[in-house]
Amino acid sequence: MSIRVLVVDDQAMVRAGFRLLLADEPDIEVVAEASNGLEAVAEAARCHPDIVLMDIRMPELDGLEATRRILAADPDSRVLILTTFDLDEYVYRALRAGASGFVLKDEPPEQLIAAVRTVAGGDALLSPSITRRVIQQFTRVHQAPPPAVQTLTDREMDVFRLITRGLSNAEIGRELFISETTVKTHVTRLLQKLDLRDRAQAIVLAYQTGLFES
Amino acid sequence: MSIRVLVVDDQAMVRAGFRLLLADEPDIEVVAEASNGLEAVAEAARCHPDIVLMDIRMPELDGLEATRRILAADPDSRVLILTTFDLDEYVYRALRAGASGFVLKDEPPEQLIAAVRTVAGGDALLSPSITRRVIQQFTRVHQAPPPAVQTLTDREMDVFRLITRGLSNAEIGRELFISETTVKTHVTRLLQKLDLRDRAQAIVLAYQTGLFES
DNA sequence: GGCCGGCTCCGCCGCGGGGGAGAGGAAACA
DNA sequence: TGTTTCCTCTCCCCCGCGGCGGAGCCGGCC
Repeated sequence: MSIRVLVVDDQAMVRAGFRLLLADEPDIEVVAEASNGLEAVAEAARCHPDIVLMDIRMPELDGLEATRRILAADPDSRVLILTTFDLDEYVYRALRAGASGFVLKDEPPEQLIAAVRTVAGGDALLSPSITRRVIQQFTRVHQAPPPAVQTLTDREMDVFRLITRGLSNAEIGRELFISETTVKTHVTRLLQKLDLRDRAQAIVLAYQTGLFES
Repeated sequence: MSIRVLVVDDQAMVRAGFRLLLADEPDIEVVAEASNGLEAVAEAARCHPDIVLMDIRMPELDGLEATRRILAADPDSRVLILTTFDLDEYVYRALRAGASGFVLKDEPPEQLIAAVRTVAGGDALLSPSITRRVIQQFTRVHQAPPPAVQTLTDREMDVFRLITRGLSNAEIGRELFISETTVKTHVTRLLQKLDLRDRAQAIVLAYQTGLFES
């Protein structure tokens, strides 16, 4: 069973290039092409490809919105963004749109082919230069974890977690089946342990250090 | 000028395997080995390798702490984590420690060699299966941006930004050279525009959508 | 000219949040 | 046995915060 691919790009030359590039691979088959986002959505609905190779900058409908629509109609599809530009904003929006990967067109051909197989296998993949910046972004936000957090008791951690959801003390009490005054006690103690002034700073700390994200 | 590599692993067989694997590559040279974190730090200080291939689970000092110390002493080094386990917790801690990549040992050999070259070139790289989860993590946190944010005025955005730093109204006033009552006006208006109850929820929203991160 | 939106400031009020002190019970530990 | 730690709950006080109405100023627009 070969990997069925839909190639989406507004330049016919680029589409022909991919066809040629993928033609030598016995396990990969280009089943359709599209020259803009609207065509891409229609073709995807018609032939249900395993992988969509998607450009971003296109007339009619850009690749990001097309990605959203294709995945909304068929969540099992995988979209691999393949573009010339490695702007951060594109990357983040593409990942939010549900893309499984983001590869630059100037990667060597064997990398592109490997990317198709990787994504078809259910994994994801970013170009190395993009990976670097995503990691930078990640580490800039997720700084050193505050040591004092380790001193919090289980219950204080429960309360802390709900604080970072934006809940009030009363709501936290209902959530944990304890009285509001007890919640306030836990809040007070965790604030002084972490040397924070109020719950707002606690929320900031939690997100800055990525406390409850993994 | 070849890429000078330090191989760190507590199993001699694994080190020998990497030596053998990299021996065929003319542009890569294994200049030293270490069998635990302490040795790794010492060897890195002695021979200043371009790349450190680092295992995580090791006696004496684990690979994460060793990574921190090596990079603290020599920020130009690149550390490529090479491990058998793909636990999320390891990945995040490794990236925080400053690693430039995270590759699983069961990747095909040519991928490992390519990873060394990629990292030596200044880019970063994660195994596809790990990339998939990092992206999941990323998109789970960075959801759709709230449309109502666009309706905020410049001044309200200023106040919003400082709220997400954990500042009180009085502090925001001093920061922006306006009175606290004016700050309160802006806060009230932005809360009702975003349909939020209090500043805590505003902070949560900002971080969930990555408003002030890029 | 009049109108409107944005920014600035004021007062008042009520509530929730944070600081402080205290106390009882349960479990773990010496 | 007593001690410690944690969780639970109470009461008091105060202040920061958010909701309300009101107002003046400015710049742009019709």
